[in-house]
Amino acid sequence: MKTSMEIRNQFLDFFASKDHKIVDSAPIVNHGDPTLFFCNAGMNQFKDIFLGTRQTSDKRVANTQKCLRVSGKHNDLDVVGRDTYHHTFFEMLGNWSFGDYFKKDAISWAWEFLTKVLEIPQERLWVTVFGGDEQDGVPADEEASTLWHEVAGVPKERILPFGKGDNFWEMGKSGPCGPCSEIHIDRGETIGDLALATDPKLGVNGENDRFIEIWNLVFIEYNRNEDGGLESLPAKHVDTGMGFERLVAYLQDKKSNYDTDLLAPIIQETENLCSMKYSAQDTLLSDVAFRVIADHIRAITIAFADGGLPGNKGSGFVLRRILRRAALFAKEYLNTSDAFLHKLVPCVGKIYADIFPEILQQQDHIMLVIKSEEESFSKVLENGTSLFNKLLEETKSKNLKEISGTKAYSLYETHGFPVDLIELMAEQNEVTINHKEWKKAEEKHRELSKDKEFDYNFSMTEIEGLPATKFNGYGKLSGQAKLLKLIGTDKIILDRTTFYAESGGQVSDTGTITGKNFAFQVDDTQKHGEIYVHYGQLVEGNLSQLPRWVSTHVDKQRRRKIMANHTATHLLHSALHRVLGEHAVQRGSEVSPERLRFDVSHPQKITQEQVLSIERIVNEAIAQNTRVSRRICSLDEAKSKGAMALFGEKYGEKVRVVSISNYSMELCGGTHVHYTGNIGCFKITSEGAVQAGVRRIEAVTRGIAIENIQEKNILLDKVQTQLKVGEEQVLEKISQMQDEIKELRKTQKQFEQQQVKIQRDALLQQASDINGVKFVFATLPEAKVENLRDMADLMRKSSTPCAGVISCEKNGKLPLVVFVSDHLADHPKLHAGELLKKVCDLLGGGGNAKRKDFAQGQAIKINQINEAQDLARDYITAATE
RNA sequence: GGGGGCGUAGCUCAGCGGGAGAGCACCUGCCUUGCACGCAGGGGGUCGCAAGUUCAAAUCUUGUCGCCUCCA
Repeated sequence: MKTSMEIRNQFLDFFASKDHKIVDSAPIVNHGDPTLFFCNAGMNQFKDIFLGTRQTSDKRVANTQKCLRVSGKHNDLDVVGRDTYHHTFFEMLGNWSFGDYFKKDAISWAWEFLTKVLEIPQERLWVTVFGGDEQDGVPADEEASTLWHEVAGVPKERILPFGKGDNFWEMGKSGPCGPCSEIHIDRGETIGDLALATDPKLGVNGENDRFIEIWNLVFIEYNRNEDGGLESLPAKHVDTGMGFERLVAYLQDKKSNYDTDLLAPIIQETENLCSMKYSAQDTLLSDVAFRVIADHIRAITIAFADGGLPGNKGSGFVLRRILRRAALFAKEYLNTSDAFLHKLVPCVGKIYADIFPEILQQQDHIMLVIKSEEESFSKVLENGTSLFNKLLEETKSKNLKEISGTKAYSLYETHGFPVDLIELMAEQNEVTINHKEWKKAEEKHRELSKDKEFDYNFSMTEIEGLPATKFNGYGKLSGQAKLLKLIGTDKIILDRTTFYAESGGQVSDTGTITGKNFAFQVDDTQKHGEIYVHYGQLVEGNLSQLPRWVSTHVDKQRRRKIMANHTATHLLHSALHRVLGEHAVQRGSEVSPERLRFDVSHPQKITQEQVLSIERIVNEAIAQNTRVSRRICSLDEAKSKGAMALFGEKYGEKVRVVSISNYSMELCGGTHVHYTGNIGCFKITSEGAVQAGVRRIEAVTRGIAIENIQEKNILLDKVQTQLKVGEEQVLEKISQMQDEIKELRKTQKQFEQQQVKIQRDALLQQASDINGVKFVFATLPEAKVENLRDMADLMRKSSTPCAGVISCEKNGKLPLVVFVSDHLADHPKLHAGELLKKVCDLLGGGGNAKRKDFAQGQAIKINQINEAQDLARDYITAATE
């Protein structure tokens, strides 16, 4: 039996023999593209070429592409694992022609590969072609039909026409498109519905297990205009995609993709870990769980290897959901201990050791990330369970059989408690959930969290056909350029530019573009394909009389700061490597004029000593004033010399290598200083965690670093002056003072409590007697509100029946406490709260009137204190008569 | 990008306008020789931060920072 590795190599070797360049898979996580979280098709990395915004010298290319799909026409996370062929992660084998060969070669090679190289019997294969669409005015793809028959030798009855839905490919509403031809495999009578055998035409493109599409050949020959019309493209392209998992399943004679050597080892490892057996049944829930886990662990392992991280937004959220779905299936249906998914990572790494070595290289990091995510999920479950139980109790105490859908939904929405689990637990406790309410709450949430229309205000068609912009800003900061297009008054495109467009973590340049009677303020520069778009505002100029030539002026001060920070980032990267170890690689970075930010994979907090040695190493490199050199070479050459490349980054064939003597060598397209001395000074300002296993360092350079140090010094100086001690005694002095304060507070409190006791006795002695009740009315000028309460408590517990008002003075106000002693607790008319209310009505302010024995408030009109005393006396007199 | 929730003792959390608390952990003493021992006593808090409302804010409002979570 052929291994998957052999099959993959056969594909790549075959197309290499047809003069194709074999390229690497693009990273599966799409960094910096908000519209597409993951690579979801083989053509993603070539999109710019099809759109005409990027030129390439490689006209024929082939590869295997890592893809991830969690939603879409045929993909739904919920169905993965329920059958034998849906996946989140899959590999797509593809061969491309960019304006080179077209239908004839594509068809004949596809056929040759399947029937000659892989030796698939012809009678197993069916072919589909585009049958035309009258409404659209697109003719049937007769050319393809003829070629399949004449060049490949496929019998005519095996070439089936289909409509637009199945056999016409479009990227979006407008842009390049064209008919496609698919090759389907008949896996044989034993699979699927017997009825299909009588008429295979029903099977092809029908929903069934027996006939599966394995290869889609797209012939891009039209361009769809904004108005929906089609026009023929001058350069026609071929874009093919073959689902690797399906192909392997067929060739290894497996009914299910999960039985191939791509996934079976993961299932076996899972069996070992949970001591249960996989029996390859469709509906058995434990078998579903095995498949879910095998699929999902593969997806997240590969995504994390490419720099993805679980999180609560964007692609991170999707990855988290995949991970949690696997964790939940494991928990519910398999006999697993907590946090076990991460133990499968080495198994995935081994399967892909040859083709995607980045997994094994980062195994520890990936395991750590998954493990800590598993742990936090189990916390969510624990929390959710107790909240659910509360809700259940609440429901049952009201004698209800139905849980509020709104509340159940909030359990999911606010606390992330899985929907399936809520249903399950409800069932176990013999209650139902009000689904109507749930749906309503769900709808409301969706409505509330709706995105405000994101205003791109920009259409790709506006830059279509424009030549690639030449960037000449490495050496100089201003230069001449031809003005190609002004879009509106806020976007401008030139034939060359000194403005750096945001990429590789470095922010874009700002500045001005000027010409004859023309001035444009540049606030941002972005690359679309290979075209640089300068965003900003037209300051001066006549739209009908634009200059042909303009000059670009990058904000020099700003750019110099950026350059210093970027070079410092490289030095930091290498210092981290040396101080923390080999595993400490870049997970992200941001270089702006003000500071630099650097995320690095490292499992623990970076200690202060480590921070200091990192700073020392970088500053030494700065002091050496080493030359920073850059040169262009091939990717292979750069790699062989040991240049640091980033995981999850796609590089072209020609790369730019930035090296700093023996300190650092990195692939980088950013702008750098010429000598490290230009960085001046390097200072780390903060260190913290972004995610499990990833630390974030922020640092500053040049003047800002000096200022940072100076400010700290000034602060220490001030502290010293304030404390009146030498620098080295500051800490000791502070802790000494803290002890002293603590001690003083303690004795103060003791003293106060003593005073309260003494004063109580005095007050009770002085108190007048009203109908056998000692009436106390006193102001204790030095007391705190707290002491008043203590006093009231003491009074209440004293042996003689007493009642009254005690106050003190605070900020010109009069805090009051009213008490009625415990002896009088049953007295029907004596109510502390009522008395307080009366006093406060008189003196302004307010207070609580709830308690009978104790009330607390505050009054404003201090000078009417005597009237208050009379009022209180009258109240008690009246109450005790 | 938007919605919801949570920040209180070393840890887990209760309180949700008027006395800052419980359990676990810690310290001291006693009782016992133990399997989460028991009893008594004790230490430990800027109630995330800031502003506002109020006579009075841990508690209400707003802002802010951090964490969790859902939607896109």
